[in-house]
Amino acid sequence: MKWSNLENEICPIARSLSVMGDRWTLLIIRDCFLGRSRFQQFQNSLGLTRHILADRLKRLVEEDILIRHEYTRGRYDYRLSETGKALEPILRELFKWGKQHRPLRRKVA
Amino acid sequence: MKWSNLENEICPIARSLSVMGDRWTLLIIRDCFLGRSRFQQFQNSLGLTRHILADRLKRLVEEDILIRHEYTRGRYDYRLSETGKALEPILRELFKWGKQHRPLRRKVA
DNA sequence: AGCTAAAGTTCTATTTTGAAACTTTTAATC
DNA sequence: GATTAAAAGTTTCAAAATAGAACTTTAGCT
Repeated sequence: MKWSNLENEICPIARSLSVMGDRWTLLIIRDCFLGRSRFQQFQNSLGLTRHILADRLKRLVEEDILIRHEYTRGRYDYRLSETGKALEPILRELFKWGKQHRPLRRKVA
Repeated sequence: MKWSNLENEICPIARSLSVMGDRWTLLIIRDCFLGRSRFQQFQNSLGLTRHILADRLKRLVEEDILIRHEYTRGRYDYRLSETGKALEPILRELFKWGKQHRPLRRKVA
């Protein structure tokens, strides 16, 4: 099965993951919650390629999770919609689990 | 940047996603919560290729999220560890969001 | 001994992702 | 007013991940 067309699965978890079950989408959304909104900011923060970033932003707008907004003539940034803001509890639980079960091990010397 | 080595990020969300930020892992874990534990069960349920399934199960065992368990001589199945069970709230929130914001639209004739 | 079922492996083709250079538009500077 | 810089993308090509299907191995059943 292709990962696509999970969007029509009966299970709501599968439908959620059809939107954000890839390697970057949730990190982009996290950045939005941290106040980032511009292409460059995402790129600097995440270090993913412009190629993929552009693709993910487009999808997120199509999915009505981000809203493309002209912050100055001809330049656009991306802001969370209400649907996007509703993702906060998911990020909160990912945060909790990571903090508790994947503690950051500092490099020793 | 490669998606790998997210595991050493300062942000706990990134560290969580370094484990489960791919296309199938969370669905496999969902299946575990639904009582599935065997290779065939996952494969039938999810329809992903055996190749990838084997790889993901191996990783989940290495990550101590699943435990490989010999259910009969020479046959192994996979069960949630405590760390794995701690993922439940994440799935719960994914469920809620999907149910509310990605309603299942039935095909009209 | 031969058959079936289950858990994987291996192989090749296709799709997705990564890296880096290029384009376009707007504003700022000389 | 031409020149430069900054930001948001595109394009191109190489590398890596995923899909699909056939193959292997082990154990139990007849």
